This record gives sequence, C-alpha cells and structure tokens, in this order.
Amino acid sequence: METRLALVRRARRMNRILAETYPDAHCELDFTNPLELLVATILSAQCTDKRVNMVTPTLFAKYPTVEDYAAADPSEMEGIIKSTGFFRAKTNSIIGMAQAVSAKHGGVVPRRLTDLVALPGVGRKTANVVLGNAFGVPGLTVDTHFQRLVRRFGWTDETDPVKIERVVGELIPKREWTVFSHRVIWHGRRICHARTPACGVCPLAALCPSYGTGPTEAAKAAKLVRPGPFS
DNA sequence: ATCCCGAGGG
DNA sequence: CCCTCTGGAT
Repeated sequence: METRLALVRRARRMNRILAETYPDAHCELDFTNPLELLVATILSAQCTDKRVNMVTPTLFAKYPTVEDYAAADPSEMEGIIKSTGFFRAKTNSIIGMAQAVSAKHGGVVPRRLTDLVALPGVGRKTANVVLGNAFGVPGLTVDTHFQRLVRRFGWTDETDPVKIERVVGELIPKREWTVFSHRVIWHGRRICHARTPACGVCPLAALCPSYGTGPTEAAKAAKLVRPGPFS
C-alpha cells in the first residue's frame, strides 16, 4: 500500500515529467474571448478540435454577440456547425446558453463555476475550460482522457468528476490545474490510449502502476487482446 | 469498426 | 448506471 507521502511525491514527479514532455501543452481551442471559447467548447463534444476550428470563423462572423446567438435561426446555425456532429443538440445548447446569459447575466458570460454549469449545454468540463483558459481561474478539466489517466496512475478509481477533481486537486498545486489538465489530455491522446497504451515509449513508465498490465501493441496486432483494467 | 479534450435525460 | 445525440477521419 502506497503511503500518502509516496503518492504525493509520485504525483509531483509525474507532473514534472509531463511538463518536460509537453512544454507547450495548451488548449487547442485557442480563444481568449470567453463567449468564443464557450461556444467552441460546446461544439467540441465528441468531435476533433481541428473540425471545430474549421467552422468557428464562419460561426463567429455570423454571430458576433450573445444577442446574435440568442436570436439565431436554428436551421441556419445547424447548417454552419453540421460537420461537428450532434448539430441539433449543440444548436439547442448554444441558443439556450445565449438566451440564459442574456436574461440572467446581462449578456456577459459569468465567471463563476456554479453560474456556468447552470447554463444549458454547459457541463463541468466545459465550464472549467472557460474558467481556466479565458478567465485565468484554475480548474481541472476532467474529460474522458483525464478520467482514464488518473485511474491508470493509481490516483483514484472514482468516476464522478467532482470526486476526481477533489482527489487530484490535493495532489497538484492549484495554480497548475489548467495546464496540468492539458498535459494529461495531450499524453492521453499521444501515448496513453484507451485501448492500447504505448507503454513502451511512455515517459511515465517507471512511475505508473498500470505499466505493462495493458494490451501490448503486438498483441493488439495479433488480435489476441482483451483490455483488462483498461477502457 | 472505432474514435473524437461531452451533456442531458431516463 | 444506462442511453441518445451526429458527422467525419482513420
């Protein structure tokens, strides 16, 4: 059983290695404007950031302000964002979010987590992305990558994002929460994949309790694999 | 086939 | 906890 002290030390080392490995980890939805970042993040659900970035110029030109989104014609907006998938739900979310921001916050995107999460289509992950990357408020963005990695790191098996934030928040300094989230997510995208993690080239191998317990690339190629504690 | 830096509803 | 929503890339 790992002691609390050992756990904290290991977490700090992992964070340091991630920082060295991904020195320029950042939000790939590169908007400093809160409204733009909020809309782009809503669009990014189950869709690559590249594809989101292909529609945002057209979208932001047509809807420059909260009021423009609030008064938007749904079918027109669907046409613009169609290629990002889930376009009906996303259109409803964006218009509903804008109407709520207009009615409850005077057309200004709120800076508080509770206010952001209360907006239609805005969950905890999206809210923390906006807080961290547009408002400079530290936040852990617990997406599917983050969730998977902290489990493999042996930090927590919790699935509830709030509980995960609480556990990780005690291991990582608050002022690094935002960039730490990006490091973890970048690592998940590049090496610590859901099905077949590339443990052979992982810079965290020596510190990872899940090292070697997952399917190898060779086994995967031979189709002899069932991911154990993975997924 | 499987995945993409999710959210809402049952 | 489950399901659904969607198109595009690999």
